[in-house]
Amino acid sequence: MPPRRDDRIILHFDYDCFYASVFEVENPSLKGVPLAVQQKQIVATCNYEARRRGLQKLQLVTEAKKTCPEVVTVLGEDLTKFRDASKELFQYLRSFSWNERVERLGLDEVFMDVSDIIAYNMGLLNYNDLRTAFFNMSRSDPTVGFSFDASVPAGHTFPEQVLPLAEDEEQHWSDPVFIQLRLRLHLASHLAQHLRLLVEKEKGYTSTVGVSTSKLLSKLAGNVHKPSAGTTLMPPYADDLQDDAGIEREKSNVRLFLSNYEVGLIPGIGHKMAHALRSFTLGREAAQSVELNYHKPSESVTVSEILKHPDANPIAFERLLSGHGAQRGIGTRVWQLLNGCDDSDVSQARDVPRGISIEDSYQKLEKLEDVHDELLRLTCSLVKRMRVDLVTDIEPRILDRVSHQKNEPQQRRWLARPKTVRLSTRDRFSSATNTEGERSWARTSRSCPLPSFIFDLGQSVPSIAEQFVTGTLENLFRKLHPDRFCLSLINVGVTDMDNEIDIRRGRDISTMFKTQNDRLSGWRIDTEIPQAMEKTSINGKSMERSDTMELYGSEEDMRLSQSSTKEVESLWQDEDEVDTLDDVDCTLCEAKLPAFAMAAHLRFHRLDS
DNA sequence: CGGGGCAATT
DNA sequence: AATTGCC
Ligand SMILES: Nc1ccn([C@H]2C[C@H](O)[C@@H](COP(=O)(O)OP(=O)(O)OP(=O)(O)O)O2)c(=O)n1
Ligand SMILES: [Mn+2]
Repeated sequence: MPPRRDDRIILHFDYDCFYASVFEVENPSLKGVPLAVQQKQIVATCNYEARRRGLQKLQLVTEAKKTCPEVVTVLGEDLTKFRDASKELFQYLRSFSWNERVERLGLDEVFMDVSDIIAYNMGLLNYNDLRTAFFNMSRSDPTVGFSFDASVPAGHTFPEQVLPLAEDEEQHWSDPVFIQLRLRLHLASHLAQHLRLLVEKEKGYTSTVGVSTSKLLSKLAGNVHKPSAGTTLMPPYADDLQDDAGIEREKSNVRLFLSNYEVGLIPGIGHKMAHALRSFTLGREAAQSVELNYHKPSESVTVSEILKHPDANPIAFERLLSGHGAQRGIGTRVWQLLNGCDDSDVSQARDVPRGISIEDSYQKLEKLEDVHDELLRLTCSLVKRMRVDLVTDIEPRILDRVSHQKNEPQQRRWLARPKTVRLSTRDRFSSATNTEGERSWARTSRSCPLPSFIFDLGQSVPSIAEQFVTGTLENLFRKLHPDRFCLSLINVGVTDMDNEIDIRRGRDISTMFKTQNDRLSGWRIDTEIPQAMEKTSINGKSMERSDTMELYGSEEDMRLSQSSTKEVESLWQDEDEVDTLDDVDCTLCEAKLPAFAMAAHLRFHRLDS
């Protein structure tokens, strides 16, 4: 049995019917009516009023209208609005984090590792008066927070029945592990509820929140009660619980929770692996659902049914699942997931995405001329998005001085430079692999280095796009389709983001890594705080500060120690103040110039086209 | 005739 | 370059 480590507390937020909610926030009169967000011929999502009337997510529009003729449909093919709303909500939630371990999954889900906040508040908890507790959301300002009843969790729980802590005292207070985990989950459920209601009140979005000790369990817990609610997975989490006399006690709620889950609903187990696991369990090929709505397999197999199989073990899973692009160690990973174990970290927020791509789909695209036009369209929006997402408006000081001298308009600067461009297409009649009747979904792609004129901020978007299409993309396209083609999809993307900071000269890269690692080890210490504080709080002592926190001179130092690359960059600029004579890099080419020459150099670029 | 887009892995 | 996974 894989070991559990339940020392973390993780919240999972999932905004309700996200795309639909964006439209409702924008236009509240849509709130009462059944609303479907349409992308081409599919209902990407629909609001809960529509679901009440039988609509489903990812349904064909024709079916949806059959089910509910009154449905109002809005077009959601342009994701800009959703991306913007997603960013805003993400930034809002992130502002409550102390450790920056806040991870976005897709546009509408956010994981938050709040172990440190919970540990801090465990330390402040008065065990003799759980019912009138105060939750501190700031370490520096003790008035920021909310009152709550720590003897019960907020919102829903799994299982549903929970006695207030004070009332089953004799049964549980003697078990420090149990009581400590339970109290932490109580606190976390109140924090989750508080944040969920704040997001609703301040931003207008309802969401579902799950509370547990891993990404896996918090996400699944949230699913139990769906629109606008919170659910906490209650302890005990460990199984084979025995007391000193060796008498078995309650069964693990994790196991109780997972055992009847359909395997395909476990995040991390997609269609392919779910099918393999079903077939493995049944001893034969599991029935395949060729439905559009492949959420429900025509033959469902639960977690407990799989684990009952005599050959269910990590080695067998590895053999079963490895091969098709799955990672090594997938057998162990899946085995752990099915047993409710997930030690994956909530990653720190990236300030910049790893890649950006734009795509569109078509009934058919056969003429080279049309392809050119579409490439141009896609490239224009790609370049625009790059300029929004990858360019900082905040002037680095060193350039600021230059533009000041020359009375230049505000300079903008690339936060990151993708190194590669990739063109992918989907051809309807691709020669490959199609058993008759089935469509080909196979994409093919070609990539090459991204030319640097893409980064020229002085040139207009359409002019860059035209240059890019004729000079780069059409070459890639000829590689993909030397002769006839009939495309149903084109995707243009840039990848291999290189943080601008990484390619800044002067200092060498190893120096930079060292700097970053120093900062990283800063918050690695931070992650140990919960442990240290838990121990002391079990003993009934209340601490104002953990010893490890003394490593930081102040809250401000703390923030710096977890700094994003943006902040790192600003640190460097401070250093640059000292040795002003260092050359700086041109943002448009590889040139290295004295700072005072940069403005003229940039004008040279503008004339360059 | 099922959309648009991200990340990890090999 | 292709697969798989996630939303
Ligand atoms: N295969 C998918 C899955 C999701 N989405 C989009 C539409 C959703 O609005 C958004 C979030 O996905 P969810 O699965 O969380 O669905 P919703 O938020 O719409 O609904 P729910 O209330 O069930 O969370 O991502 C999509 O376009 N295609
Ligand atoms: Mn959602």
